[in-house]
Amino acid sequence: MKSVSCSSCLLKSEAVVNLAEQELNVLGRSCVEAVFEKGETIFKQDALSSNIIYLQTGLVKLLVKGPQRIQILRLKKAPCYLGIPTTMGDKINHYSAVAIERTTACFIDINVFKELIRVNPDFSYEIIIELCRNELEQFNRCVKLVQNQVFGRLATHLLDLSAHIYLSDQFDLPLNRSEIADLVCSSRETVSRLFSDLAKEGIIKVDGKHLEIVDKLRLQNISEKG
Amino acid sequence: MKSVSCSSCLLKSEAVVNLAEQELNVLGRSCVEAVFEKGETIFKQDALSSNIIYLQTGLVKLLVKGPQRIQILRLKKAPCYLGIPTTMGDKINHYSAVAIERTTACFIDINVFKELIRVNPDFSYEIIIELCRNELEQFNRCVKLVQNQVFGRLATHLLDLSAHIYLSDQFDLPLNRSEIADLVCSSRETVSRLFSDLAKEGIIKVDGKHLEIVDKLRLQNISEKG
DNA sequence: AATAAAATGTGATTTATATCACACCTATTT
DNA sequence: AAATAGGTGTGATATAAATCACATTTTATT
Repeated sequence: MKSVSCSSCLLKSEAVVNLAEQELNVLGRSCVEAVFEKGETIFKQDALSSNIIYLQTGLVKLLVKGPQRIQILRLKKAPCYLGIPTTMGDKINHYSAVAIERTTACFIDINVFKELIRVNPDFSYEIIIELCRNELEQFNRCVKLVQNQVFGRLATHLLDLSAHIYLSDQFDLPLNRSEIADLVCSSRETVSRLFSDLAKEGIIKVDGKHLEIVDKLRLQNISEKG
Repeated sequence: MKSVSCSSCLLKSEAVVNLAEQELNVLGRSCVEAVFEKGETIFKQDALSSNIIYLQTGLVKLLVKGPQRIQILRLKKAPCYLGIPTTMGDKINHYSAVAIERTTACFIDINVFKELIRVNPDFSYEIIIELCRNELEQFNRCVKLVQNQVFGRLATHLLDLSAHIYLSDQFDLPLNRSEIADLVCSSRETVSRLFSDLAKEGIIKVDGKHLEIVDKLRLQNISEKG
């Protein structure tokens, strides 16, 4: 971990674009950078939450230990903030964040973050907008989860990976079948079966972790119709 | 609808306690009060969103038309804000708000709301905290929804009505069986059966809309264990 | 008060999907 | 190269809860 100059990295963040030189220096002095390898935990459910994290590069899963099983709430791709709700909303983390590929992250002390909100209205405005969008997305996810069956949910997540994470029709899945089950809220076996079915139908090609979306239109149809 | 003095009502809101006299006057001039009877829509999914609503009194359900059915996202009890995510997060409402008892509400123009955020850091801080708590609550709801079976979800919602809405072990249900099904994401028939079962077990007493929680401990147990 | 309409309770049936069970395959370790 | 462990595919079975079906009750309307 090392202290960093935030003007060189955080300036890429929309929310930080309006911070003055002096504010950035304050941020820089209280900011430490860290690297996480695949599988490493960035912060942990039930631990005290005292930092906001700015993801510079990489991919992260947010997960909760529910009463029955682990559930992946969502994936977060850099650049973005991590842990604003869980750090600002309570003293204790309500979920964990785990890197699913090599990730670099900046830890911002919560008091510094709060001070930034206080002194910079444009910054706090951006944060508010992001929180609002997150809530709308979360509502959407919840509705899909309840009203679509596993087939549709899996299709939705594959399209999401393709369109928003890898920006390609082909990519290597960052999760194993069991984790994909946690993501679509199903069982490992069911996910396995559905992959086979989708492949048999010629909608996708799967070879281990490698996935190719062949018939995007039909996959979109499955995603919408359930 | 009439123009109102916000210092007499909004001051009750934690988030507004720090607004200056002048800011309150700005708010007052652009603020209109309205009364909604049970069943009336306050704002509608897919309509343009241009107001933040401050609920002064009453009870409201937020609902989405999903692909298969209607789903009640959550209940909101006055005093609280309504529609911040859907108004700030997008131009179009992602859900509807419907009064489920007589409700009075103040409509605040979005530009006035944005201006308040800009000029008053304490106000925007309060809003950020509320949004963060909402997101954590929403994650919780989602996890329960997926991992508990209907029995547990129904128990959770009954306890929630008792503890957070009516502050009593006895109350009149503000929703019919079909709406309760929308809330716990189940079917009317299943809710009906579960009410009967809970009553047979002596955990609750039901008479039409009137509900009494008799054995709170067992109900809590059902709520947690699924 | 009579009638229509809506809401509710409960049995029978169906269905999506979890769970169980086991074979196979791929890595890593020895 | 052998051995162990984790990951994966797929059939058989079990189950929670949806759906269908209809009787009954409650509420609204004429």
